[in-house]
Amino acid sequence: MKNRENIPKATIERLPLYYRCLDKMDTFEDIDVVSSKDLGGKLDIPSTQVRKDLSYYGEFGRRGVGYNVNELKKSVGKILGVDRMWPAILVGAGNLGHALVNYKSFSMMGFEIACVLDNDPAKIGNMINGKKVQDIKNIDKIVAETDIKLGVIAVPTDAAQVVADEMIDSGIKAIWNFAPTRLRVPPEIEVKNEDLAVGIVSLIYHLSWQEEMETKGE
Amino acid sequence: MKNRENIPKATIERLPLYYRCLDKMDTFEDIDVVSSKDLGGKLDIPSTQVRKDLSYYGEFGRRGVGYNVNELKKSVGKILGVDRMWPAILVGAGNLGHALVNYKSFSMMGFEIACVLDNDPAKIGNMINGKKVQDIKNIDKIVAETDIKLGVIAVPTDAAQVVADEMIDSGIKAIWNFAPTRLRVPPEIEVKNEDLAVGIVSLIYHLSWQEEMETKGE
DNA sequence: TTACTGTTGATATAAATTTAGCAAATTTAA
DNA sequence: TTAAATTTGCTAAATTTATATCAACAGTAA
Ligand SMILES: NC(=O)c1ccc[n+]([C@@H]2O[C@H](COP(=O)([O-])OP(=O)(O)OC[C@H]3O[C@@H](n4cnc5c(N)ncnc54)[C@H](O)[C@@H]3O)[C@@H](O)[C@H]2O)c1
Ligand SMILES: NC(=O)c1ccc[n+]([C@@H]2O[C@H](COP(=O)([O-])OP(=O)(O)OC[C@H]3O[C@@H](n4cnc5c(N)ncnc54)[C@H](O)[C@@H]3O)[C@@H](O)[C@H]2O)c1
Repeated sequence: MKNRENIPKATIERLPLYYRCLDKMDTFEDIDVVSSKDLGGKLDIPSTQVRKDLSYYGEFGRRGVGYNVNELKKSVGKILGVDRMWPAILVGAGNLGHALVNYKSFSMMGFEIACVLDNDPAKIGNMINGKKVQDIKNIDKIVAETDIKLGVIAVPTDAAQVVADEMIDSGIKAIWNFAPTRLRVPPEIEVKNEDLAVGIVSLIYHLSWQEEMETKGE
Repeated sequence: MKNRENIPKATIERLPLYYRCLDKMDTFEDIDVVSSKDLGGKLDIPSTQVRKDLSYYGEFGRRGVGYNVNELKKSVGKILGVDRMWPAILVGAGNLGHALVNYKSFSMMGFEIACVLDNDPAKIGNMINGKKVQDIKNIDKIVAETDIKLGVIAVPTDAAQVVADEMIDSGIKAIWNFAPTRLRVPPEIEVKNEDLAVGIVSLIYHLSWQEEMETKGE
């Protein structure tokens, strides 16, 4: 395996796609062997890219044959760390928080929201998907007791930095942030910003341009 | 302006960040002029990158001075197409659908969910954020009458392709897809996949590696 | 005026990422 | 056995994207 540091970020973001696809083939489609061409075909990724991505981590295929689906799934799962469950705390039992907590398919990716926290007395004590919403004041105790490393921020933008600080103080090591703001965190804390507006705006950008072209053409 | 085709995808995804930041400065912070260094600083983007991104579309700053916040905001808004509202239909009034429909801040990015559709009789007729959930059967009529171009897919994976086909048949031109699957669409249809699992798995990947390193170190 | 600091935008350079090409390995079929 | 067809994984090339450099310009203060 190459030095883990200089593996392209884009490669790491394609691995979960391979993983999900392999799981589907393995579990539901009864496919034993797959070529890089077929796997890439399902995901609109060139076969050369698939092979290159995998080659950063080792040799998983057999020349002239392809990849064993079940084996490759396990290998990729191990590379990603999804061969075990990673419990998380989620802060912000609002609209988005509810959706995330109720979502079943995360478990397939090794992710599980184990605790839900909020600061609104009207929400504390409520049940969401079998979990009782707890007071954010207890975050230190909760994180210490459960040894959870992952935090999800689903609070309004204004509260995101405060919540991030509380998470880090409590011992959280990695943050999945849905608030549209950059968090200031120490360098050892990993942050992934899930900025949904970027997605829709890039669609609007193309649509808007398309429409402008059409207008010109007339 | 350069040929719009060969502007980096990454640039287009940074523009919404600039836009939101400029809007905040303009509306709430009463800042008139900003340098690429300051703007980049707020977003963890190098000033050279900010200037390069903007330079694809023209000259917006004054040497020795910086950028007029309000002017640049308007220019970037126009580039992105968010200087007008883009109404959308959303299909799938479930957990995620609810969150998206209730989310207020999309409007600032020119995005608005105008209609909500579902195929579950138990959901049709319900109100979400002042909008009545409509029967997916009426999609053709709805899209034709409203001339909506944007569709949001928030249905289970299994139903995503069917819904995409229905959208395209009805006249939808661009699809924001939350289902974790690749949609097969004609080339003229724009699709943006919002695959949340990728985000959390890339966090797990880092966390998992970190933990492995620590274990080794002991 | 003049020197000094700060800033843009263009061009040049460097780095990262993707794509192509091909030898080696494997299977299939003649 | 041998030839043809596949398919991997390595290396090299091409492409894309990011970063550095610097002349031109603008403001400020001596
Ligand atoms: N809803 C969406 O579809 C959507 C889309 C994109 C981004 N987001 C972002 O996700 C975040 C949450 O959005 P939402 O729509 O769920 O908001 P929401 O208002 O529905 O929920 C926010 C929750 O956070 C809680 N909260 C506020 N301050 C807190 C604090 N200091 N400590 C603990 N809990 C606190 C509130 O009590 C509330 O329950 C926001 O940052 C939003 O910008 C949401
Ligand atoms: N909830 C989350 O946090 C989350 C996270 C990541 C991805 N997703 C994805 O988003 C999608 C929606 O997730 P969810 O949790 O809201 O699911 P959900 O089950 O809560 O809601 C799905 C809705 O779609 C409707 N529906 C099903 N088939 C339909 C059809 N053919 N036409 C019209 N409506 C139909 C259902 O009636 C239901 O209201 C899924 O693809 C899921 O994988 C959700």
